[in-house]
Amino acid sequence: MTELLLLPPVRPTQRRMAQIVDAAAAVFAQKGYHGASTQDIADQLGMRQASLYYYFGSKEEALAAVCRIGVEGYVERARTVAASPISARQKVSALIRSHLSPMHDRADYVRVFLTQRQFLPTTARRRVRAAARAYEAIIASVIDAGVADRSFRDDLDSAEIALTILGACNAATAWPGAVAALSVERTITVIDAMMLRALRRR
Amino acid sequence: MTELLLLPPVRPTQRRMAQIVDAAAAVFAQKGYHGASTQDIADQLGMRQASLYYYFGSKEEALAAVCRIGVEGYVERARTVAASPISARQKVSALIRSHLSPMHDRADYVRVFLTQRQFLPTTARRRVRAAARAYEAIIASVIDAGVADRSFRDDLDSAEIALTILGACNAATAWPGAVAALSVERTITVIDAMMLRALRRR
DNA sequence: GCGAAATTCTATAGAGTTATAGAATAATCG
DNA sequence: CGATTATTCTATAACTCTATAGAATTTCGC
Repeated sequence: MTELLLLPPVRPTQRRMAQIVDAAAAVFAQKGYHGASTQDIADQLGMRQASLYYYFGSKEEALAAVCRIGVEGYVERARTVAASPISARQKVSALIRSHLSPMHDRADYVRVFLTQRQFLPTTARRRVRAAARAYEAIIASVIDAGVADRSFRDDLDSAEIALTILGACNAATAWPGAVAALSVERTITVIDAMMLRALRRR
Repeated sequence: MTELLLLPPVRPTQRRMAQIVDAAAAVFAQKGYHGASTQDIADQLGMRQASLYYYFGSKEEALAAVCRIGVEGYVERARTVAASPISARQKVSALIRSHLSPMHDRADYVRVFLTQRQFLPTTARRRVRAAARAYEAIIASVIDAGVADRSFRDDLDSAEIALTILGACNAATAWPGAVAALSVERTITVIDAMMLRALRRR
């Protein structure tokens, strides 16, 4: 029981930190990393620009925090899907859903990750790139398995197919109104329907 | 004959201007509009920062010039394709090719247009958005025609299909090495193959 | 309530950026 | 060649931005 007192579910500090990162995500999503000033973030929170530095050592750190949340879980979920005992077709559907679902509640984070990660400091950027490659490889492996069991066409490169599916999904994150939960479901439906058919043998 | 003397094919000023805009396109593509300084552009050209203002009244004007080149021709080419006497399937192929071809020789311009146009001043941004809507509408109309003549599936919204195809194409502009002419041809082949099948009736 | 810790504030240093003014140089044309 | 025009340069004003220092205030356990 002591643990509950030593580690309450959500400490005030963490909650405030979450609000700060939330504001940073919103501002970075709207104006881009370089187009946004720390003043913009402070305005969103109703606090002074310098006070932000109680939470972050630098603006870059704030970007890193937003990107970390924006990307977390993707590789793990993709691995889980790839390892699950379902058909290749069902895996592709699950991957598309898993990729687009975070748009429900983390749209700004995901958008910032997708469009601003290039401005992360070098080491973070390299780590991110490695994760992206791994993610694409997992998807390509699912395609390969579907080709092997004759579920999918075999006339295209699986890596390029993976990039095309991801590209269509990522582009959808910029669609107007893609934030609303219903729109996300609709987006998943459309992309799923198109991509599954795109993969069919003729 | 006098016209040839009054309007020589390429005046020196225009050639230099083209070099300046070229440098701006390269720098904006690399660092983003807000992440790039006029000093960066000048460095690329081996000239002084202030000298750029002989060609542009402001940094925003340079962005507008780059975006103008990045977007020019798209709507016209799409209209031409839509109006040509070929099948709906062939029109989709032609639209994909027409959309991705500029990556051969204008990759930086296209990339800047796609990712930085949000930073254009208000009026230019509105004009651009209207053009984008018109472009999407042309593509949707080609899809609709294909649905009407039973070439394409009819269970999805044509506007959403159009956005998905465009999204896949635009995402491909960021693929590594998409600049090289051969890669562009390859990209066109893959996306064309996938989208045509995605549109099939089952 | 009181003392300690957490949080926010004021003020500002210091660096970088856009844009202007006017001088200097290079190109062009009769 | 000499004058006119085109182009680039130096120098700098004015502004914005990040980040730090230290004081003031709020929160919280006891």
